[in-house]
Amino acid sequence: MVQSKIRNMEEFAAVSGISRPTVSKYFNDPDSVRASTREKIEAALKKHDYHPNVFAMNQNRRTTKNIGVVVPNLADPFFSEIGRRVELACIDAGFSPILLSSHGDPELERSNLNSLRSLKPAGVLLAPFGRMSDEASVKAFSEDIPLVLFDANMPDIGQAFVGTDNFQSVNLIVEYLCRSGEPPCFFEMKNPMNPNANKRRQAYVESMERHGHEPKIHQAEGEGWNFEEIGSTEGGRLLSSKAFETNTILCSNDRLAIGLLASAYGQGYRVGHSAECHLRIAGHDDHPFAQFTCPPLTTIAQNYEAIANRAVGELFAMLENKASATDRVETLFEGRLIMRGSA
Amino acid sequence: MVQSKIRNMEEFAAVSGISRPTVSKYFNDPDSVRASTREKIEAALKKHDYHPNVFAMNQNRRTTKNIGVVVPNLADPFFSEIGRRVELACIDAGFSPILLSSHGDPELERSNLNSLRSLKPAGVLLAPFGRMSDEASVKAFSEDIPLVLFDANMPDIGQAFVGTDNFQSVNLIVEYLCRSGEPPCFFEMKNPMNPNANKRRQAYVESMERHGHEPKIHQAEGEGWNFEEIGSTEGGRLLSSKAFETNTILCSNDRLAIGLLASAYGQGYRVGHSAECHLRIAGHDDHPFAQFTCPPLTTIAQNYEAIANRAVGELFAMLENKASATDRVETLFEGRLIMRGSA
DNA sequence: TAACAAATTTTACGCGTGATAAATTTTAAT
DNA sequence: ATTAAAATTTATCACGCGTAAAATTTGTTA
Repeated sequence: MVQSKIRNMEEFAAVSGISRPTVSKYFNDPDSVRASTREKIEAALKKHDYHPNVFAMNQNRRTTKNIGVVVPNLADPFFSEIGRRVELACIDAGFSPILLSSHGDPELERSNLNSLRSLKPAGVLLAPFGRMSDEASVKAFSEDIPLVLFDANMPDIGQAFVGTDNFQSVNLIVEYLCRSGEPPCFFEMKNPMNPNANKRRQAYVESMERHGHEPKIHQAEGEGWNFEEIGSTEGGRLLSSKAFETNTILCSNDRLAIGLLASAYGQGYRVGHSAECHLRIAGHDDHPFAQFTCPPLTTIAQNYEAIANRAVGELFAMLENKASATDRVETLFEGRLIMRGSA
Repeated sequence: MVQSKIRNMEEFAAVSGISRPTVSKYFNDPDSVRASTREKIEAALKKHDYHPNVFAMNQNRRTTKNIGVVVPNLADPFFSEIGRRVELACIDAGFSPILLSSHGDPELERSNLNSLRSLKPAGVLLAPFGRMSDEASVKAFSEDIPLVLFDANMPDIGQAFVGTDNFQSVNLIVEYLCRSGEPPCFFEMKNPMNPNANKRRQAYVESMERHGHEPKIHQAEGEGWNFEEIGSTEGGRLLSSKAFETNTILCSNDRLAIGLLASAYGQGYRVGHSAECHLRIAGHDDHPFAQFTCPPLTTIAQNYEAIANRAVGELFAMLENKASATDRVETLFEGRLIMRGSA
């Protein structure tokens, strides 16, 4: 590394012995220049430590190498985990991911999309709030910028959706629970923020009926993102009042289940699938902490890796053949049953 | 909102009846123009939906309104929580936070700092890996850009540090444990990635000696960020081999404690502070899930809010009087003892 | 009302890169 | 060696805004 300060692309082009427009082409896409040219440039790069000015670069580009990634709440380990995988996949593809969290606030989601607009992203991956999202603004956004939804679907919005097949996954765990003991009651929030919750309830009802059992749904009051708290207080109330019709409870998601488990423990219930236990509790999502609950939580594992990769893949496919405004694609991955101690 | 498309500041200046340089000044700092002028501009803004081009704006500014926020691992709820608070504090102050996670990889930390460099941030808030960080590159960075460290300190690097007083907090919980039962053993990672871990060990030793007990330290093998996993497997091994000298275990952090709790549960230990329990387990950090473990985890709460606000405050103070290159300030907040069921 | 300082406008230029067309060189194939 | 295709060079403009200096207006004070 030489001390000579390279101030701009002009000077860098000079020391590398290549014309500026060609150097510009190189930074836009290294494969678009002849191999011998590429080598000269890269040799010069090693000697001189030059980075193109990001702002000048993007000023005249109609689209940048930025990819926006918006999730509803990074404090939820599900989203931080899937966000991480999406970020890495973007970097691998030579793009610059910009990860934004809406911190549980739909208003911030709109604000995040607005911020992204001015960054001229090549595309955006959005895990929307769902019914809480500002549908109009998301739709308007998707008309200007390639948009792939993941985790939560919004009908007809975005050019693709990638998520988990809740009907398959819920049916899978309902079937397991029915085979291995009493049929499950269903525990969920009364006003879920996420459309998946509605699908899961519906899937539970259908699956129970298919197995010849009557669905038993219990809904917790409470707003916001403190799912564990709600699961603990509301679920605890239901437990102590003996409201659950069977000894088996399927929770709409793992965070509710974690709260419910804590409350069951506090009330002296023995949770598990062995003979001497009073209660079985199962969840959905394979939350990173699900394997460290007491007992470890039986749940459905969403295929994080596949969802993240496919979402990124769909977006990049769209970026390449922009011409083909093909139909909107919905990809659903299957959930896997993770049998642990709790059910 | 009128349909007329405003393409640039020139056109916007025209419709607002103000000259472009003044409009430019307004966007740089609304308070730098006359009140009557400000009103005209804001009236035009409501009618015409114009946003200055971010890239053109920042190209010729020596420093932007961007604030970089770098944390070692967003998948750790501690960092996602503190990251969230820092982000919001920046937004409130009229800056644009850019939150970057190093995903547990010190190499990515360096790369993140490099990315930030080209965004000409007004300042950066960094929670470094500590001894795993590339000290030279962080130091070099801090010479070019105002830098405040939080959570983990690096001696003489950055213009300020904000964190928790581990000596106070560990002494607090050791004292509580000694008063309320057998003195604690200490459980930690053998090769901690974080300098706080070393401080906590040292604090444990000093505190035990001060209370007239012999320190008993047990270290878990294992690398990486799967603290729960390590706590569970390594801690479980220690449990089953009866390696702990007393019935009380203080873990270096909550994530280890969560893993240890899970393992203790699996081995049939009754954890808690009441008479019929076999084992007491305590942690440190008040991890968001600590209140939902079984039993709920007794721990030390770090003052997230205060740390985040002070870190942001230190940075902004530095930005205003750039002249005063005052001495490096280290601010330590006290931890609070959170007494729950586990100890 | 005159004088004056502060705020604003005008004017003019620069920033570092993208993009394009025409001219030239290099490469690969015949 | 010839030739067409591909890559590069040269030259020039555009982008949208920051910024500085000079000229002008505005509001305030004596």
